Amino acid sequence: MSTVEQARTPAVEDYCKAIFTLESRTGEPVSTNALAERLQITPGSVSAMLKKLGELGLIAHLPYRGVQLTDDGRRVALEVIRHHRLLELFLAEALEMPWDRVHAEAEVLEHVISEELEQLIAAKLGDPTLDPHGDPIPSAELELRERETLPLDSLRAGDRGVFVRVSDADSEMLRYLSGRGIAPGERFEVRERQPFGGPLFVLFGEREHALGGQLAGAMRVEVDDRTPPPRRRQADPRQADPRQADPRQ
Amino acid sequence: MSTVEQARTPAVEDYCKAIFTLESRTGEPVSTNALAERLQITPGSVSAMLKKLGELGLIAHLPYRGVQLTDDGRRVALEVIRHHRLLELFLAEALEMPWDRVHAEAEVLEHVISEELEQLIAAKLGDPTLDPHGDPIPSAELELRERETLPLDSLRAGDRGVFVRVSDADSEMLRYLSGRGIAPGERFEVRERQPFGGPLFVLFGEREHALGGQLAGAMRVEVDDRTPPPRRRQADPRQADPRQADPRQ
DNA sequence: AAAAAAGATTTGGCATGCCATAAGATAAGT
DNA sequence: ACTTATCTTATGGCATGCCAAATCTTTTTT
Repeated sequence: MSTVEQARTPAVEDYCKAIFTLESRTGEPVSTNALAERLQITPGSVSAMLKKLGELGLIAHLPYRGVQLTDDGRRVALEVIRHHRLLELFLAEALEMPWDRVHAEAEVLEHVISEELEQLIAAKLGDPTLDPHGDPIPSAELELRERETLPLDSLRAGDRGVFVRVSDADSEMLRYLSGRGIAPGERFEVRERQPFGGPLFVLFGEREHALGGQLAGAMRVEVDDRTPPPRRRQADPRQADPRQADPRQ
Repeated sequence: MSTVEQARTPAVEDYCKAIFTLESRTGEPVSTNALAERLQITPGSVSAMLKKLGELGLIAHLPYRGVQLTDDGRRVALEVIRHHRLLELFLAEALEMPWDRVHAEAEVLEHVISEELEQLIAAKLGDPTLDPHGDPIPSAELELRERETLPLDSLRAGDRGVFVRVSDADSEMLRYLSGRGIAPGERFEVRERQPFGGPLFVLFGEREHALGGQLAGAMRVEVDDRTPPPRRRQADPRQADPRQADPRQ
């Protein structure tokens, strides 16, 4: 509804997507600076663009206070995210494009594929619900199944899963993690856990990392089904922390 | 070579492609107006753009006399055409997108796929040489093998041959043809030809079709050697219309 | 708490790409 | 030469970005 359809430029879609992501990370309105940082453009440019998005009815903007998506804006974001994740999966599955490159390609394609192509891809893949990084794909009706994530430091030796995100958008941590080749979307296995709040030794790919302190608390992970592993062990009691998951692009 | 790489915007690519097509239709330099007509923009805008393309070294422009592609310009055109035709084939084969819609989708995608994706698609398809409309796909080294084709409406009763391709730009025609099961690559025989520019009656497989008007002009065919057919009959005098085949995007 | 400093945000001026329209320039045919 | 068709130039608009200056908000200092 509304007259938003005509102004769906790639830039507009990128803003909506970025706002959606940042918003659902914190639950708070998104600041101009945070957006600028994420989109890698200057705050001044963001400010100008926000004014336009406001006029288009995609966001509610309280000057100096941050922005929130309207329903229309959220719809735009989810459509683009659906495109993105379907494309990632398609490129990986149908064309065997290496994992680490599907993102960049999808980043461009997401803005230009037609509705029809989206549907053909979804059908080809059997209406999948997860992209190759394990992120959920919004349904055709734009419903997004949130993932239940746990802090890494709540796990124990033997647990496996997917590293989903770092909870508070702490760019220090993100830099630190990516500096050692750990990125959201990657699978891991907890090898060992030191007692008394010590670090966990976690296997990511080939390498084992010692992760502890705030870092291990901030890293959100999705754990594989806690069915008793081969070497028999107690089924775990129900886990706490039903906090919101954060969907990523 | 040269510093053209950075300015490869979609518009620039579209101009090169259009100039290439028009140039190889006539062999003559391409006029501003012809370009404007084809690209559906005003001559004034074309004129401005040509100046820029000239500065980029993609065309040689004699004001008031038309433009011709440089080697660099031709390379740009062929790369885009390769993208376009690979995409058309891929969409049709891998995703079963209907014939008449692959063109519009490829028209956008051709400008944004990476070199890597191009290669993956080509590999997936087994380095094909023809797109679903029967148009030749430039090789990775950008060599384009032209076929000598004639418009269907230049034939006469008794002629046989292969329906090679039809312009992919007119989805009306494509829908019509695929609706009656006529596709590039199929053999045919002209049964009868009505005088005064009337339709031709052409046998495709079991069925005879009446084809005339613009349709018969847009359908390009490769005619069997004009040796006297089995039931003896005069060998035909040399055919007129040595017109160039027209490669389209 | 008032003042000052620091940080975040917005504004204004400017650039680029690409298109449009309108007006002037050129070429070609008679 | 005069008309017509074609082409170019001039100017303007929209989208999107940049930078620098102005302004608002928050934090720190006194």
